[in-house]
Amino acid sequence: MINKIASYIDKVVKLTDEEKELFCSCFKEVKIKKRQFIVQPNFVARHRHYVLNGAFRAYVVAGEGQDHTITFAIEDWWITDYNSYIFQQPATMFVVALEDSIILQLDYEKEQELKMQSHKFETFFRIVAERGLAFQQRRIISNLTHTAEERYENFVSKYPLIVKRVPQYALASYLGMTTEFLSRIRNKRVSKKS
Amino acid sequence: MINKIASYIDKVVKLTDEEKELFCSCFKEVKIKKRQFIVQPNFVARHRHYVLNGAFRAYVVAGEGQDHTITFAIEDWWITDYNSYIFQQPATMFVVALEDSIILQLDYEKEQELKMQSHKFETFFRIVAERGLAFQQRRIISNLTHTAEERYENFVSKYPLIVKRVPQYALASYLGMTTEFLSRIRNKRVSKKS
DNA sequence: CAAATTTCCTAAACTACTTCATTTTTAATC
DNA sequence: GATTAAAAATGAAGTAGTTTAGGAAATTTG
Repeated sequence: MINKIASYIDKVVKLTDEEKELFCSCFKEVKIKKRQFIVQPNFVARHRHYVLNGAFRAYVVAGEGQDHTITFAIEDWWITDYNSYIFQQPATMFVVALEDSIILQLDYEKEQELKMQSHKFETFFRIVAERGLAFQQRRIISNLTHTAEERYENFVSKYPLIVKRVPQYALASYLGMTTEFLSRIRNKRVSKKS
Repeated sequence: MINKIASYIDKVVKLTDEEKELFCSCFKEVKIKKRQFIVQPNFVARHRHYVLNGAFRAYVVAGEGQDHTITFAIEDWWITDYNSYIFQQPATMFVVALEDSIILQLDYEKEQELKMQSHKFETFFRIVAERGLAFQQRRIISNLTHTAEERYENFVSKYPLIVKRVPQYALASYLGMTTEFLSRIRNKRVSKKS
């Protein structure tokens, strides 16, 4: 169902049928197995990935080998290493499938062509970038102003679907705490409830 | 010198002389006194501000009245509450002048017109948003992977000019630590050196 | 379905960072 | 240029979150 991407873009900018077709034709549908990587450090991220089906996790590995989750992506989200993709420089992140997944890949050159060909496509990618910017701003604010427990509670109420699908250690490292501490928070919560 | 903005945009997308003139004509030069606010919570951020001269600080005030610096801006940087500006919703941040400053304001409606009028302007704002996104991504990574001391050292080496111009408590809250702790880090550093 | 591997839990010791309270230094204001 | 206010430094005590280590569940794989 590569046409799902058409209905997605159509929510952002109105396209004619020909434009939709052109847009969709630039994407390649790819199946990704659980634990398979779609971005790796030192390689340039050549694609922006739209998740049709499945779940992904982007993370960096710091000095002592602990990894830190930068972002998740499930259905209808985009994922890649943006610092790598935008500037076409070597990536610092891993992006790995958490489940068997299906994605639509848009490669860098094709994206540039789309943006040059049509003002509307340019607008689309501008809006996508702005929303990403706003999202990250909110995350930075949340990290600065909330405790570990509050960050967890906020995340659960905003993204209950993601919480159910990602492993605890990945969520903990996204929220900026250890998996042990998150485990404690969760169990405290359960005992409070009962 | 409203024309400084023209040379700035010209570095990003090449414009004709007429386009430059059109672009510049949308900006309004405004003088801002130290401690004056250009964005305040509950009001919609109606402008995007380009700093010609001076320094600003954007911050949020959390529950207990401590404030958390979201970003700084000095010469050639943009600043506003993006969540408010992009979606034209009430702001959650303060943006205040740290020095007597001169800014170029672009208001929301004019920006929309510019983007509609010309593909090039659309491209310009797309690139600005993408760079902002990449910048914030790097900050999130830094906050997740580094200790307070490392964050400070990194900041000093990347933005030595900003360090000299902003008060310590503001920098501390940007880096996610207390002003007392930053004070200790700094003094430890001095005694190490001697 | 049994073995192997990955994920999660528990608990005690530890530490990076905070809080609070006081003093010193620097900057703003009349 | 003296007075007041704001910012930075310092010390002592407290705490949110980490580390380490061992074992219990749960998932994956053959």
